Amino acid sequence: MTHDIKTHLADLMRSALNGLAPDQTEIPILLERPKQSAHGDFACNLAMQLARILKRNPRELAQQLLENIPASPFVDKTEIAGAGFINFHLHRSAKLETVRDILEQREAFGRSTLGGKKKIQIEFVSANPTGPLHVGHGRGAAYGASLCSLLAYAGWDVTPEYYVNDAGRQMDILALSGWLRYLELHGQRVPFPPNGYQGEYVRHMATEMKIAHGEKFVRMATDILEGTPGLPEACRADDEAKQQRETHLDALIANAKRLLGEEWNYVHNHVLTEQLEDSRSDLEDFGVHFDVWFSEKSLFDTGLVERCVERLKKAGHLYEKNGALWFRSTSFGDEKDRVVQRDNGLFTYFASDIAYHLNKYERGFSRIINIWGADHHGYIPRVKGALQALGLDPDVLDVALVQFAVLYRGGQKAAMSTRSGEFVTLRTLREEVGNDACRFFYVLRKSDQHLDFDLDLAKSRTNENPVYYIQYAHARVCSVLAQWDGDDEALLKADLGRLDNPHELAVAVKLGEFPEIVESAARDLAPHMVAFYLKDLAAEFHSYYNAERMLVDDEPLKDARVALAAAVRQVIRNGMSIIGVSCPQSM
RNA sequence: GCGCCCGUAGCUCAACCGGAUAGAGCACCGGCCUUCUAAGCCGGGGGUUGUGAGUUCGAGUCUCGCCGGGCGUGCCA
Repeated sequence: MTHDIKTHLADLMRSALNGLAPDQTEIPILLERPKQSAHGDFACNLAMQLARILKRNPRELAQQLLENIPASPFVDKTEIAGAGFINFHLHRSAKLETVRDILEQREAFGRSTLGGKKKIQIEFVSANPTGPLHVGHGRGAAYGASLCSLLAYAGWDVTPEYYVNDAGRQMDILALSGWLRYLELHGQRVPFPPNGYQGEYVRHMATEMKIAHGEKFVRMATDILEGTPGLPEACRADDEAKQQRETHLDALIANAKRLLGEEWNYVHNHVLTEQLEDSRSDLEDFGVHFDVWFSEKSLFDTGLVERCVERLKKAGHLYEKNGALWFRSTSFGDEKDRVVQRDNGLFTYFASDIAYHLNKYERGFSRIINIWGADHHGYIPRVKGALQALGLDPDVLDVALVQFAVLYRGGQKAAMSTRSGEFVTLRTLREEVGNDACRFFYVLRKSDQHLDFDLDLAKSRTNENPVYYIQYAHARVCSVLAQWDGDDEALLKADLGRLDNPHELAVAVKLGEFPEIVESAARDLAPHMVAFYLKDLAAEFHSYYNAERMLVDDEPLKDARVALAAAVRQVIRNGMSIIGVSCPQSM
């Protein structure tokens, strides 16, 4: 109702416009909620927009418009204010009608058809499966998952997807690292490469491998080191030393592949599945679910990468230089051209990424959203360029960048990584502050803003914690309803006309804003707007709760107040479900 | 050097296509539990929106310069 009131008011304005402007279809009619309640429930700046076009006095135009506005049962009063705003004051019943809508529509209140059931794919997290997820991935996960619920709420058909980087050198390095630790468990000691994966989790994988496969993969340390160039002094950090370490690592991998033969694939597979399972269960526990886990390797296996490069070549967008194959991305606004196939014949990550995006387009999504770490921002022009080169519409793809999250403890930056190479894991964070606070805090900022994650605040179970503030409002309603003697039927029958104090109207108005919030949040890909809205709603309710008693002796008034409280509870639930935070009945 | 993002109260952040007197929380000060959960409420102080110009009825929001911060700038993935 209150949501439709906006279009209703727009219609009123449009008919008022009749005859005043040459081509009225060109003029958008905007209605906004004024910041100050004295300015009414909705304000329209049409007169000022018109003044610009017609070169006339805005207040005069406003006067003319005002006289043309047809009467409406929902509008109490219209007036001209400021530079030429037309302010609408709604009738009390129009505001209160929202409460009944909420109680009738329940979970569906706030849902919209904005997305038109169109297929949208949201790809997020997509961390390399080379170690546990850390707190940076956590933000992408929370943001992505909230965005998925939000867009589903706003009427899209959402497919959440995780891109698995299971091809390439980093997987070989992980397999080698796991294998070397496994060998250590069997007394075959090879100096562990400094550029291998150092984390403790690698030892765990090695132990698992030992349990599952016994001594099957054991080889002699001397054979593994054969022909390797050896390592430079540990302290040396120059380019030459770095190069030497890489060469050493590659030699170890080559030896491992040669010595293990087919069994290398088992090792490789073992570490991959173990890491993926670790991430998957971590995310599921966090309430983050993916419909599709898309393998990068499959793009090579099916030959799509090759076909993709072939297609670009035929279209004349590739050229050879220094033995490598380059994509002329500068033609599409990129800073420099990019290599798709190296001089050693291997395709770059960029090549498989083009293929991946081609595949996304071929799956028929009308919209594609990539959620990337902000450090990947320079990557956007080349991907969009490649899509254009393939004859695809680059605007189908949106890239949302997520900035880093920095943990604070006791007012100090908490160390993000330790010397052993282990970042603070998402799992550790979840265990420390709990899933609810975690999900909420991660989306409490615009995604492209740096996030200071205050661990002490997130953990505080006493006051000042916004998660509990909202959950508390919900629990209070639950408590009132538990002590009330009516049922759902009675809620719907309540005489809402009995609600007439300012607190009650303020709560009702706030409830009516929810559908608008969902729509703007969906449009801006900004779930944080929902979080802020819920804080506002909770504040409005707490204020009301302290000012008025709900379970009063006056039966009809009691029922009306309880109905209002029940509507608050419903909207809190709907909003929290978007953020992925639970709503306990009691606290 | 070049490119992208950011700069709002002591701190962390909001501000819906450019709208009216820029808002919350924390911190600080003062009140409210015999009544539905005080994890709450009410009141108070706190600002030249980094800075200088420009665009216009109107700028935290758009344009340009400067200052400060973050990230990027691989034949890595």
